[in-house]
Amino acid sequence: MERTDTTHRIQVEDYDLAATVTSGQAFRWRPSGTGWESAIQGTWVRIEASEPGILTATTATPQTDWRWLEHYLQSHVRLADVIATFPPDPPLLEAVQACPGLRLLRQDPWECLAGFILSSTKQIVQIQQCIELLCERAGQRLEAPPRSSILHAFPSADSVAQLGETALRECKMGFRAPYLLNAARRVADGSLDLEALRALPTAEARDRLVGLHGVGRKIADCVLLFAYGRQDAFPADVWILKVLRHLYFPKRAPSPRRLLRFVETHFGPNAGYAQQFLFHHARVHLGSSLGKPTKPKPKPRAPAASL
DNA sequence: GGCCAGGTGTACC
DNA sequence: GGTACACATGGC
Repeated sequence: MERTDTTHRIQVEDYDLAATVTSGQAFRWRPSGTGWESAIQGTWVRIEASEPGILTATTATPQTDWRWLEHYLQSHVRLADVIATFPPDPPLLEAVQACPGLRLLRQDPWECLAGFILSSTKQIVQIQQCIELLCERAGQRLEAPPRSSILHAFPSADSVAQLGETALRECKMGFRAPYLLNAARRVADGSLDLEALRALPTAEARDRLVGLHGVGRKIADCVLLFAYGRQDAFPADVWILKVLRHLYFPKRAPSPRRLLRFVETHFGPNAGYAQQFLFHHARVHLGSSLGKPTKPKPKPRAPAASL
């Protein structure tokens, strides 16, 4: 007979839960006492690094099988094996040493895709706010402790599609609202089968994702890495490009295209993990010393031809 | 108030 | 292959 329980202990090695859930790969983790809470596949969960080598998870409803959570956390991954595949270069090793236990999660593809569609030119806090509004509006109410800050599941593509553009704009999505709506419709009507992408080679899966309006290389790579576990995918945003230039090409400024080519050959089969270390290290430890990410500045517009 | 934010689409050259 | 700009919204 299966045992049911609302708490579960997961043995881990080199797992920094706080760094992992705040590293910009997932948007629905909130501090909860000395731990973190979120909703994963329609289940409210709270996790705490209760003692060394143990993550203790709590749910509001009894579970017989906790594999869904272990899969999400990727708690079985031996980080040392991943790091062993990295090239022996000083900047990367420094980032690795600065963020011990930083992990990649394995998220639901739809939630991940939707989240990153909303991420473009938004700060992480604003992405979080926008997603919470969407969840409150269209996500199913969860069974959760009363004062929990996560009370709704992430809405299905169907639910988002039924919401319509006006309601999505009310969730402060701005110009991203039609992008998300279109993606939701494509997933809901089956013309984009997110499950089928699992079987495709990375490049082909990427092409399918980029076929969506509002999804370019960067967002597609986020979904490939954070939801499909394609660890060779390397999401290259303005920060990472800045970091790469700073660390690897201080004397010249290769174009983003050339930098991507460098990434493909340099970092190896777990380039995505390397990206996560470089990104998190730069964001948390280097901060402003790196300067703002360089972005072409729009020229001042010509004054309107009128008095 | 102006600038900027884990980008992308479109219009140009 | 490259560059420039618009696209909403909120925080500083």
